[in-house]
Amino acid sequence: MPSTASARPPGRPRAGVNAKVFAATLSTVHELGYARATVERIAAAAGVAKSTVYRRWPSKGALIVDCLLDAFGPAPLEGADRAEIMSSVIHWVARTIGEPGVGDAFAGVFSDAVSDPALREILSARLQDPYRLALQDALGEPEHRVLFFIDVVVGVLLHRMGMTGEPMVDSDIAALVEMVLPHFAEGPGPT
Amino acid sequence: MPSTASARPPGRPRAGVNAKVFAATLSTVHELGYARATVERIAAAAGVAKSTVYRRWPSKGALIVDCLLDAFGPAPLEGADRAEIMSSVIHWVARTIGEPGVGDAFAGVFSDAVSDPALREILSARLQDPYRLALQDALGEPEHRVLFFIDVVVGVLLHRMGMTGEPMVDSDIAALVEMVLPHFAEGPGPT
DNA sequence: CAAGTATCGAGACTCCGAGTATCGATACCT
DNA sequence: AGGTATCGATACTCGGAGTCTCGATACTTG
Repeated sequence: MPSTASARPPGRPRAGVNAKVFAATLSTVHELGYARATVERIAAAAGVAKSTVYRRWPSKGALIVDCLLDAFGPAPLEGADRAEIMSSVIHWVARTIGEPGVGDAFAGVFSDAVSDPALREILSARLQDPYRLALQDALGEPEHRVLFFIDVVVGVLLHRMGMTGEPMVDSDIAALVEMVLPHFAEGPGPT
Repeated sequence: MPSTASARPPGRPRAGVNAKVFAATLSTVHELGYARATVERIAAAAGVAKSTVYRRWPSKGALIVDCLLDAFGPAPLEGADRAEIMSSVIHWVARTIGEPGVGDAFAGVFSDAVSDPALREILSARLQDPYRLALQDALGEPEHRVLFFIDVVVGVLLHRMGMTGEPMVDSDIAALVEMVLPHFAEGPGPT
């Protein structure tokens, strides 16, 4: 088994349920949209019972967040300079959001978080904070600048996805890079 | 409760229902959040019956869109040059989204639209298109560039609102203006 | 003033999804 | 083989979106 099996209590172990549920979540969201992707349908697509899903995640939102975390994986932070890092991060986020189901799931859970403080906390702590901290370290930028960077990149991509139902095209992603990089260039930038 | 019989427009039984419902929508969303702001609660806050709301708007999403349209009003497009127009538009959107209830309502209906093509059509046609056309005319930019501008401005502001629950602070709005304006400056810009 | 009419208010109703609870079945570890 | 925790199935509560009916009301017109 390639995964690190830490302390495993006796009893029936967890078969590869999480991976199956993640895949089923994305495909169901992709086929039916976020609202019609009910937990019951996701569970059925994964071949597990709804109660199994709720045993592993406290809410639909938490499931989606973990699913997104799995879909994004580690951020690509290896670059020659800050511009290269930022560019590769933007392309990575755009590419991942463009994968089937990811954009819908992201926009959906993001909207749910608007009126659900508990979900907002999950979203912020489990999804945004790890990438934010890694970016602060890689770019040497203060927290508020990195938060602004994330607002710009993710906000633009999600708005396009939400308004049109389609991921952003390459030419607009290029425009996004060309707009963002000068603003974050080193030197006499704004505080 | 006292039946406040104030100004009555001509026609059959038409009271100033729309305005009362719009105000009740924003205050209810502001107090309870988007998800808890049910149509029943909004109607109660407006002093009307739920059936009255559904007689005037086909869905909760359509009500929110009309409410946002009322909250934003006409775009401020009178400026000396393109930079001034874009700057005033950005500040106007930021200021309006920062008004109580508007940001929550916007982010909420936006998220609903992700998985509801009919609502997405309403949102795009009734809210985005009029402003987009006015901006194309005022800025002399092609459609895809104005759509990108809207994606940037609205996407960033909504992402901040959704992630933090608070509107964007003035210093970050200033940073947004400083990032966007050079990209749309006239001259040897990208196609 | 009276009649006509369209909207309003109240509330019951259906539909559906989130999340909970129960219990027998099962698959893994020791 | 046996112990044990998870799994599957299923029934359940709760709440909101949207529909429908009907009596009440308020406005317009003769």
